[in-house]
Amino acid sequence: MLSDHLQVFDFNKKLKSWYLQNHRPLLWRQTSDPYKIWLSEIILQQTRVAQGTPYYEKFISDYPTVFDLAAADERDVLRLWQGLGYYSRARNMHFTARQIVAEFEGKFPQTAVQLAKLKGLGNYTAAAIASFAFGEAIPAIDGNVYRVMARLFGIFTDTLSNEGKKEFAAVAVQLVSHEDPATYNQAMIEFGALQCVPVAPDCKVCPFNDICYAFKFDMQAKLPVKTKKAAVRNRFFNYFILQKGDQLAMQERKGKDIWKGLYDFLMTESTELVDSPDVFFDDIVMYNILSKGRIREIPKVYQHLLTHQRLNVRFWWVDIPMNSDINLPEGLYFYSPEEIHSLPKPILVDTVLREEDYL
DNA sequence: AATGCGTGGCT
DNA sequence: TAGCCAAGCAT
Repeated sequence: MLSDHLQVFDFNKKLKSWYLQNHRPLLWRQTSDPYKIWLSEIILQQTRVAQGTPYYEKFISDYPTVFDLAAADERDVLRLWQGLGYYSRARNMHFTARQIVAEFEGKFPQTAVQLAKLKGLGNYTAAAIASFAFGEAIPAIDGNVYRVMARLFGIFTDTLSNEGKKEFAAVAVQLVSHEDPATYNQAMIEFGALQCVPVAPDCKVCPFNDICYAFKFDMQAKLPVKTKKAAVRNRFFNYFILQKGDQLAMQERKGKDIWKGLYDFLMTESTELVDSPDVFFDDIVMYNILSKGRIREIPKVYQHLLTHQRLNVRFWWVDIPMNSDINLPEGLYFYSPEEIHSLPKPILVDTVLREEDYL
C-alpha cells in the first residue's frame, strides 16, 4: 500500500504521465458538457467502447442537449438504444432528463452526492460526472479501477460485496488527486482498460511493476476477486407473428421480465422445446387466432444468449386473411412496416424480421 | 446480499 | 465451444 503522501504524489505523477502518452482520444473526453459526459457514462456501463461509440454519436446527433432528450418519446429513445442491451439504462436516462429539465431548468446538479440521487446514477457514474464536468476531487471507481487497485495493493476482498466496496473506496480516497481529479479518474480507468487488462496483462511494460503486489507474487489471474455468476437458465419462447395484409401484430413488453419497453409478438413460453403449434390449440384464445390463419414454421430454433438466460426461440408466421375478424388479445395491435421499423425491438426480433425480408 | 438485466467480441 | 468479459444500477 502507498503509505505516505510522497508515495501517493509519485504514483499520481507516473499515472498522469502514462495517461498523457497512452490514452485514446475518445469523443466524450473532448468536452466538459455534463450532458455529454453523462450520456457517455451511461452508454459505457457494462459495454465496450467499440460497441458504444456509434450509439454515442447517434444520440448526440439526435438529442444534442438534455432538453432534446427530455422532449423525446421514450419509445424513440429506446429505438435509438436498440441493440445496446440493458434497456433500463435508456428508460432511466430519459426519465432523468425530464427531471433535470423540470426541476433544475436543464442544469445538472454539480456534486456527486446530488447526482447520485438521480435515477440511473449510482456511486460510480455520479463521481465520474462530478469529477469530469465539475472538477470534484472524488474517486470514480469502476470495474477497471477495482482491478488496478486489487492488483497493485493486493486487496483480496470481493469487489462486489459491500465490505469490498467500502475497503476499496477508503483506499481510493487516499489516492485521488486534488490538483486534477478529472485526469486522475480518467487515467485510472484508462490504465485498467489498456494496460492492467483482465486477462494476460503485459506487466513487463507496466510503469508500476516495481510496486505491484500481483506482479511480485504472480497473482494477476487471481485478482480482483469476484463472486461467481449465477447459472444460466434455459427458457423456451414460442412466437406467433400474426400478419394481416402488410401489417404485423406486436405488443409492448411490460412487467419485470427481460426487454421491458420493447416490442415483440404474441408469445407463449413453454418448459421445453415445442415442435408443433398443435399443442397451443388447447388454449381457446390461441385456437381462435391460429385456426383462422395459415401457419408457416420458420424452420430454425434461435438460441439467444443473455447474461443469465439461454433463450430457445421458435417462430411461426401466421397469415390472417384480410376478411377475417379476429380479436387480438389485450395489448396486441397491428402495425405497418414503417411503424414496425420505428418501434424498439429486441435484437432477436429485428434479426428475424430482416431474415424474413420484412424489414 | 444476491440477483436480474443485453449484446457482442474473444479465446 | 462454452464461458468470460465489458466505464453499473435497481431492487
